[in-house]
Amino acid sequence: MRDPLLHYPGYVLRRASTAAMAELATRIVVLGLRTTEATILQIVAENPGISQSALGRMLDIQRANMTPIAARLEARGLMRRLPSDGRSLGLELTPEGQQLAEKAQAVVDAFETELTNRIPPEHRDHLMPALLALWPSTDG
Amino acid sequence: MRDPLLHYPGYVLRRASTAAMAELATRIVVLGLRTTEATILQIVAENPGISQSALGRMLDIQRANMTPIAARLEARGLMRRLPSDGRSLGLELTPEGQQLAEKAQAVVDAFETELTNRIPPEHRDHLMPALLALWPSTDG
DNA sequence: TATTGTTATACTCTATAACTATA
DNA sequence: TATAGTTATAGAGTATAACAATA
Repeated sequence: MRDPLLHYPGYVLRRASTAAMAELATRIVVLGLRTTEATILQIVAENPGISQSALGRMLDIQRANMTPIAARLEARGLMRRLPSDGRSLGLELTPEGQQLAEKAQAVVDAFETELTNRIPPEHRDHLMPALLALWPSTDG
Repeated sequence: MRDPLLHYPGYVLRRASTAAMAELATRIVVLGLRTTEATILQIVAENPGISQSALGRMLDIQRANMTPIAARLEARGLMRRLPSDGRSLGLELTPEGQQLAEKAQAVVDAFETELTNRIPPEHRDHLMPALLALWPSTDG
């Protein structure tokens, strides 16, 4: 059975990404969160007051798709959406959101450390700069 | 605006993967193909007679989701599904499928070369082994 | 005029269960 | 018993268009 795609970096990139995300998802779902939600909690924790659209821009999630996600986190009592600008909503975590964000942070940290350790030492430090070169939107 | 995720290899892996796949998709759609379809054409070209489920196993696509994809390629006259085993369907490309597979191959080759060239030379050769270490299903 | 948030909608991808027929 | 293919279905994720309110 020949796999002609095994030598394509783009293909292997996708497979590695899918596998990693699936694994993280199973670890984060025990906290009642999806990976995207965990990501949002982390970013809002670090950037209290950030607007929904600014958050969406960071994560490449469009305004229209951001709305139900943010509304769900608010409905669960994890996040508040406070009118800041008149048209903008500033996001901040509730105490419960802060607590959950910290738990998610611990899970993600552990996972990322494991991921890194799976890479043979001689290649380890090269992964991040290589990936960043393939991710165009790293101007911010 | 602080992005606390920028130092997570898993996160950057996902962003790089998404960006690369989106770019490839725009190049391959002009052939009337999705990336997965192009992938299938390439694999069937290299492995004529491969069964639907074996193909699905290679690509991590479940049997149930493989059915409509293969049926669509057959309906477009790109692929044939021949009963081989009694319960299995052996896949092979039609001449038109072969032709399109070659065009797709050229697009993918060019894209993958460009991808590789975007990586700074000192990191370039490390990407593939690092990614393979993160992709568990590389036993075949 | 441009931006923010919202609603509605559609399409893709993925996951599961249940069924048949074959090995 | 296990495998191959199918059907139906549901859940995510993503994309676009249109609208009201505000800058």
